[in-house]
Amino acid sequence: MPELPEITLFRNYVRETSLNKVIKKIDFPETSLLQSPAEDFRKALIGRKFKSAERLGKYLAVTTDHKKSLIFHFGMTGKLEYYSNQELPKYSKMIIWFEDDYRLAYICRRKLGKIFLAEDLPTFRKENELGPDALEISEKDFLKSLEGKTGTIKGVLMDQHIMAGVGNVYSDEMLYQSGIHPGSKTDKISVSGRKKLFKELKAVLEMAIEKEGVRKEFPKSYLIRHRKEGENCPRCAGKVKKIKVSGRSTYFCPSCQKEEK
DNA sequence: ACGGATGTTATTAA
DNA sequence: ATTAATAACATCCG
Repeated sequence: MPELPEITLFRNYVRETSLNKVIKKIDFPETSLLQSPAEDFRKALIGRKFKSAERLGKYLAVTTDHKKSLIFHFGMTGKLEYYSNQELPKYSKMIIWFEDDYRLAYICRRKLGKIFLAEDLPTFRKENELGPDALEISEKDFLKSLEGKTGTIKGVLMDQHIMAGVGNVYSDEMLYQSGIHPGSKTDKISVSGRKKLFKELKAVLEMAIEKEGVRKEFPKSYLIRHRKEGENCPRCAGKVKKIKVSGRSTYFCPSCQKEEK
């Protein structure tokens, strides 16, 4: 599920459930996603409390009162669950036990996620070569990041080094809302098109966060609700088409979104 | 039964 | 240096 809006919800979830409680134990039902030895996680976290949760692109950083951060990446199927009493959630990879016996589980069905231990966030951001966050980037920096790019606009939007947070589904949506064909070569898009795209980048992400990622509650004029080959375009008489762009399944409306070559 | 799925990364190639 | 295409990771769903 997770692109920037969903990670934002995970961040809020951690803030609501898991801050300021002493961590007493950590289980690792599976260690293959760990980017540091399990013992290092235990040493850094047990006996401490989480003080803050921040999102960096599609990563979620949870920082302790001793300044080290636990950082999750969710891959395609990762999620968090805070609970007590129930059984171990299926596909749990890491269970953090708090002093009151509530637990925070990191769950990842397809093992495409990663769990990091970081000294501090600026270093982590640098090591992972993350671009500016999609919700933070200014129009000026956004326009600058498109300069000199000859690849497809969709590929640029999804490149985490250029800008962090946007993935396959939401890039399609912001291009649809902007009337730009996803396969358009970036350098061929007009200045007004780029400015429109900047506005829709923010609008789409903010709307998705506001609706808490529940797609049925997204506006009917959104492509996300018609993300299927042959569906009716919600804005014109056209039909939604599926193609491949930058290696990913891409949905768009050929009559609303013309390619700029 | 097979293809595809919200992500990243390595490899290879142009 | 860019860009793109492909495969790989693992598992479920339609």
